[in-house]
Amino acid sequence: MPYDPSAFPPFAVTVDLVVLTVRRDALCALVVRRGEQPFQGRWALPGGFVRAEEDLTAAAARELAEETGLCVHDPRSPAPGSGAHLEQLATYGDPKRDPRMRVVSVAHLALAPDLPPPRAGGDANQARWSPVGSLLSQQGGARHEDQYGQLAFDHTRILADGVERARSKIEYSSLATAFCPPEFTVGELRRVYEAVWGVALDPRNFHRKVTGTPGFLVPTGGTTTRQGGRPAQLFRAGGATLLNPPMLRPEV
Amino acid sequence: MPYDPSAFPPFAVTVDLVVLTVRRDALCALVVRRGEQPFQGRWALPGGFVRAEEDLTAAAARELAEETGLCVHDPRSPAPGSGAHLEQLATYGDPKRDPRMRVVSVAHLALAPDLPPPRAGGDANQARWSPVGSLLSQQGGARHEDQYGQLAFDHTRILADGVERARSKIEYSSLATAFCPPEFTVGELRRVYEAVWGVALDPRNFHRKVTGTPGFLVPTGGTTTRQGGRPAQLFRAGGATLLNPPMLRPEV
DNA sequence: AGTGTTTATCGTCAGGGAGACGACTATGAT
DNA sequence: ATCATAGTCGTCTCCCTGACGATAAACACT
Repeated sequence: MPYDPSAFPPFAVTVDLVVLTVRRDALCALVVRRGEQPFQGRWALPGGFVRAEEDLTAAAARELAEETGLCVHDPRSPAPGSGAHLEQLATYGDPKRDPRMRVVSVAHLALAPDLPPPRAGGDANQARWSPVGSLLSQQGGARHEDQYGQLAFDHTRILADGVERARSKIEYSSLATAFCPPEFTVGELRRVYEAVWGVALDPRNFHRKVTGTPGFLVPTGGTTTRQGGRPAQLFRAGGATLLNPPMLRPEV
Repeated sequence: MPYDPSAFPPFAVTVDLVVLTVRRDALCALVVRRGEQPFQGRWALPGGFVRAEEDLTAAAARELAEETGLCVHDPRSPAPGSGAHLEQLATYGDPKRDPRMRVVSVAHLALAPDLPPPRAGGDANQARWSPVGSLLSQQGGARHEDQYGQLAFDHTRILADGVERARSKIEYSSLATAFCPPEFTVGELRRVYEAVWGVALDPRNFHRKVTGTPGFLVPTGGTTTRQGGRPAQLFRAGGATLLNPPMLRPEV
């Protein structure tokens, strides 16, 4: 059945990525330097157009692989490799968000373990990890020598939404393990929570909570001293994806 | 600055609405009968194209008003009127989800108090409230005289996502009050939770929880016996939007 | 070798919230 | 008058959490 294409206005659809990791005890996001107008030279979230026959999730996974080399964790398999967690975040479609044309951006959130410095890919001529604290506290205008002001477009808002999603989701799910290497210690997992939430947690109570929740962590039998101090047990993420009762985020 | 429109494929962008209410102790969704191909005669979620210069949220609010006459609650004012809660749900963009063309649908979730039977609006020739249980349990094909099989497009999936969002969100927010009239009793609020979750809650513990959470409920001074039995205090929703600690949903 | 530092792990204790449930109250219906 | 219905207040116990003491096992010094 034919359909009148003039019955609806055409849109461009993109995916933008909020890729988060924990580096040196700080929550960091992947940003790329824009090589073209508008916002040329400014930092932005990685992203790109969705292709004509491509699913939204597939487009996000493709962009993620182009920018970081990461594959996406298949939720159905306990893939131990260097996979990342990927989920849809929200969609941003203000008519004026891109001065060139009407663009609707389907933002996705990706959580990755600490990675080597990113390689530039796609149309970005530069890419790096930046602490979300400095990205979100930009009041406008460059304030440090190494900064380039606020993110392009509405990406500050998108990043803030992604960070908030990550902060709340590790409360009641096992998602924090997505920031960890395949095998990790309780202390390393605790430092993830501390970096994402920006608070200090009691090591003893944290240990009791995570080891006492059935299915959350499974011991691999090995130990490590890579954090110094007494050897710590190594764990892998267990099958449980929901944390009940949740991990409680301390007040402010 | 000119931009090459051939650099990206054109998409149609729509908003679809999951409008939920509680009627006769059952969680119900608004569905409309399709008047044209494809899926002519089947039930579907209300929705429509986003206009050329229209924000996504504005488009959703416009569709909601067209289908139900409801205005959207402004989160900044404790509007006592017949407002509804509206929030973005998720975006669905499978290349094959609409056989006519490439359509990306930004689904929104609306929660409304019980309403008179809906009036038909827009291009829908019929509209009604259906219990979500029967809408989601359709295995394909009509099973009751009054049913018309599964929802059109991927709307069953969208509805399921919306219901799940509502179920989890009333745990930790005051959103359940969006299902209630401006003034309501503790028992009426409890029946909302029971309908949305499909469980029975202890009236005494529920009463202690909601009245003991500061800022959740504010007494209006009036009482009512519209539910029978002893007169019950009337409340309005308080300023608190987050419920901490959350209301606990009983196991299964 | 000994001492200090760091991190991991186990234990104890008090307080708060939730589930289970008894008791009482105030309406309308029969 | 009696009953059914719904609302409201209390009590008791259990479990989880937060606070924090104590011990264990590594490494870095001297």
